[in-house]
Amino acid sequence: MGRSPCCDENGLKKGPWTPEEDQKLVQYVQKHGHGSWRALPKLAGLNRCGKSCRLRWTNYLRPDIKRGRFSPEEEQIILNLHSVLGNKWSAIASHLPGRTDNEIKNFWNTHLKKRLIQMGFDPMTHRPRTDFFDALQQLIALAKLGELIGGRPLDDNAARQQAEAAQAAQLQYLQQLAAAAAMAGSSGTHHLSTTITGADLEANSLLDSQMSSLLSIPSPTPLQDINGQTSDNPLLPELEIPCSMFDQPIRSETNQSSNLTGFSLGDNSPGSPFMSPNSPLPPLTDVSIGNLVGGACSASSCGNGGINPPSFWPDMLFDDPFMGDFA
DNA sequence: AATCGGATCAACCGCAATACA
DNA sequence: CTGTATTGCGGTTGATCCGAT
Repeated sequence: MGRSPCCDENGLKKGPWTPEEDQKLVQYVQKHGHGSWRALPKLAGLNRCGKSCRLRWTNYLRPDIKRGRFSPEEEQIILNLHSVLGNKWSAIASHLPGRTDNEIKNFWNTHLKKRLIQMGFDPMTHRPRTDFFDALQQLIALAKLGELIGGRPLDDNAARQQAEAAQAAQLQYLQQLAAAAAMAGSSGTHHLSTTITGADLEANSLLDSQMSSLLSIPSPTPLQDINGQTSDNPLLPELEIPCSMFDQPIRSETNQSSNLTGFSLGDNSPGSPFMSPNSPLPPLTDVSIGNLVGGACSASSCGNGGINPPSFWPDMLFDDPFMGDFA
């Protein structure tokens, strides 16, 4: 297999394209098409390599390029497809008319990936992160922060807000740990002490000890639960994991390369990655992220205390850094 | 006003797949 | 069948922007 010559050779220009270069490229392609990218630069009067021209055309100058922000629907599709296809950007792009693989890749790396990480999900597997020690270290740091702030007078508004933020963060980490552990175990409602079964006994005991110390931290201010009621210890009831996160089948590794052929934008048939999260039917039959937070079961059948998964999935992901309706 | 640091995104690099002689 | 040319793809880089200090 040969390698295409590097652009550096023969003093070919690199870097950002000028409007004049763009114009030359557009005019040439519109007139002659792009039969051979290698020959094109010379014919078009461009001091660029063919590779650079092709990239410029496909990622920027093509007439059917859709520019601007990604819509929530597009974001949803990217998330769903990525959970099935992984970093197959061109495959993902082929399902989003007008979007390039480069654009989607950038959007993923700068926005969606960060959001998933922030929520405690592994951006590659779309499952809750199971790196317990990392989470544990942050948990301990937060616990210390909580203790520090908790001791300060509450008439200090800033301190109060910080304490609430720390408390919410503690809650989030506990939920993530519990969720991750429950995912690794069986289905249903779990208490945290069952989490790391079979994984690491040391981690388990460490976690339990940290749990104990965390739960003993006095709450600076009562938090409201999901029904709007205040709780003396808001952490405890929230450790119950809603069934919507576990009752649906999780995508097996063998489904990683699901063939998407046959699905098209707006396809709401079972299995389609384009299925709306608000659909009354299970939105993503083989997509783990949809199962985790998309809410395949209704609020009434979940028995989760009123959480309504079908509607909170996009909100939770895009708006609320502290697990949305859970906190 | 100057500086800094994070976010964004266009563009490049290198590898792999495919086409073709 | 083999070697070369070309194209496609995913990872990474670096210039630029912008808000915070």
